[in-house]
Amino acid sequence: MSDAEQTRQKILSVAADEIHQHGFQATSLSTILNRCGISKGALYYHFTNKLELGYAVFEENFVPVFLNTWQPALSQTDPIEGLCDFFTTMCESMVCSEAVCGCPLNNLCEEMANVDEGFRLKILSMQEKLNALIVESLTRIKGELREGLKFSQVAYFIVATFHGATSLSKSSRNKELYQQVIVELCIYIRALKQ
Amino acid sequence: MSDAEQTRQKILSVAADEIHQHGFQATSLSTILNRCGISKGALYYHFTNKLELGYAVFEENFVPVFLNTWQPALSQTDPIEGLCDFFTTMCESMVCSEAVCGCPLNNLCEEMANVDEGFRLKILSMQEKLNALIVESLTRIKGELREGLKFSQVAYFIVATFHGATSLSKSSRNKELYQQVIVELCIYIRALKQ
DNA sequence: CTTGCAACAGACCAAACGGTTTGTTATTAT
DNA sequence: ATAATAACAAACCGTTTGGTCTGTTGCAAG
Repeated sequence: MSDAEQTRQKILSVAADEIHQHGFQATSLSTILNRCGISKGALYYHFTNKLELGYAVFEENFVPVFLNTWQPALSQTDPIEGLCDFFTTMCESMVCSEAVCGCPLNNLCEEMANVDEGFRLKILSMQEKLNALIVESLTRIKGELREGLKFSQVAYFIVATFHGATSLSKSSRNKELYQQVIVELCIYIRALKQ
Repeated sequence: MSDAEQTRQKILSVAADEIHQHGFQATSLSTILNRCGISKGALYYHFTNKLELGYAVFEENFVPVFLNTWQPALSQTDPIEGLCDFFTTMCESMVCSEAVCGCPLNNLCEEMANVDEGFRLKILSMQEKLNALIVESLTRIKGELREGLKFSQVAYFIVATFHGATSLSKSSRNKELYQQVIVELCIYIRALKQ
């Protein structure tokens, strides 16, 4: 990897962390520069402005991480148990500082969907992609599931609940409420069967 | 109501709207002043600083509105149907611009819980109060409900899902996804019975 | 040896921010 | 009538923001 590309990746990674922790608008370019140990000239060589940097972080960091996080769970032979394991494991492995920061995608959705159309469309696209993944995995085992289920509706329900769960840990500053919601969510998901 | 109190209420109401629409940090005092048609001196006569204004908006606007919104639904003879009606009615009566702004409490939770401890505690207190209300109403009809239910867990699950539902309408800019999640949530809530 | 460009460094800028201070008017109590 | 104070208006301050601009370094080609 060239020096330039290395600098670019460093910026992206630090910016991703700052945006995850403090949101996009509250993220200061100066902070990014300080943490990277570079100058403002370097940043503006690689990105035209703050917004484009934000888009790049979304596309090149958040999206791949997001997919790599959900994909394996949904690819299991039994996606129902895959999802439950996924939620539970995530809850257990999560340290408190991570829990408090929430999901990067949901954070951006809350903050930027009403502020910038570009962000909104990227977020929506990602949410629809996730929904499609869940629908696909449910369809794959539809023989084992209850009849009359609307898969897309169920998928959005699961995602919405997961989102709400992460939000609860922000105000309580621990994983307890998050875990409770997840336990209840797993009960709901497992009840989709037969 | 005295002139001063009128001014104070006007500030609170406009600030509440601005915070609801753009979040606390992105809310500019100048915008509030312009919309109120007053000067910065007037604002600083009534509130010591921006943060205290934010707290006042929370305590004197968001909390009462929040309680007045949820309370009636939970006080119904049948809180299960009360909740379902509440969610459905809210969805139907909501115009798109409101849907896109989300719930003021949840918005503040997402934005400020990690930023200011004062906000965090107020938000947490409100969430716990809502949870207690739901638990209370469920306990009231526990004879009609399934056995083995953990009421607090169920309550947090409901609130979390509701929150996630509102978030979905932010990225999609319509009520469709919100409505889907609500429909599924009502199915879940009604399944708590017998 | 030098020309040229990529890859930065860092000074600088206008605007907006939250906040303070000072000055003015309206109301009320004495 | 006078004094006091509530209720504002508006100028002002220091800081921070995203963003620009000019300058400098290192390397690679000719």
